[in-house]
Amino acid sequence: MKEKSNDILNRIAHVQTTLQAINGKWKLPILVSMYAGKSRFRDIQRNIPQITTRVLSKELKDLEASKLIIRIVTDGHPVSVEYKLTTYSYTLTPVVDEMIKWGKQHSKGGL
Amino acid sequence: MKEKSNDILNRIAHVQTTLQAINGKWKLPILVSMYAGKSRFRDIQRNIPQITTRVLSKELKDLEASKLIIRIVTDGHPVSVEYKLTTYSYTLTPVVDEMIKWGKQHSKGGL
DNA sequence: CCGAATCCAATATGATACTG
DNA sequence: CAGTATCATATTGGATTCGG
Repeated sequence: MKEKSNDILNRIAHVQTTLQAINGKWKLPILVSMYAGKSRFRDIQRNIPQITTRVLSKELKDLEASKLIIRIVTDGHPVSVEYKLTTYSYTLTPVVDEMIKWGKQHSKGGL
Repeated sequence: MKEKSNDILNRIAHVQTTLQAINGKWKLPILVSMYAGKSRFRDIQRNIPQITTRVLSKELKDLEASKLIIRIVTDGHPVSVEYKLTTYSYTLTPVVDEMIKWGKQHSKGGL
């Protein structure tokens, strides 16, 4: 019946909402790095060596704009910058966990 | 300890594996449409009006290459083409379901 | 160390038209 | 209906350099 068809459209709209929040190749890897406690620019880059400073910089700004992280600057001599996860960002962990699980089972090595 | 650090790197690698399989804005919406039984080119396009034929065509080829769908041509007068989900594609449903759930809760309307 | 700035290449996406 | 062809734009990625 008609409900069915609307259901499909809603489900599609919902994935698209999620996709917009985590779009691109880097946001989730960055979040995973941060979930694990690594929240300095340099730390993240060490965890994701393929990313360049230019892209990392941009992605961090995007994540800040999406309210998923907050940028905290602490004055001092080399001026320390730290990125903190928001509570909002933790609502994504079920999604991220499922993706890690899937990736683990379907990478070349299996598990 | 050292295990911790390796754990992070593994988790990052696993999300990246998953991201590669579903990269772009369209693969998941297409799969969602197909999970619901809509498997003709035209049906998918009706469910996702924003996608153009050019992009849909390319994405379907990608999905075929990733073994997530199969293209089936049945001869006849207007020659019917149908895309079928592979059993492999169903391993993604936990990921997709979490994404639908998240999108539902965080779209403008809430739920 | 933490980025910003610049320049340029590669991909992704989009609009439109057209064919078997 | 199921695409392909062409062209244009947008987004992303990479390399390198520079400054606080």
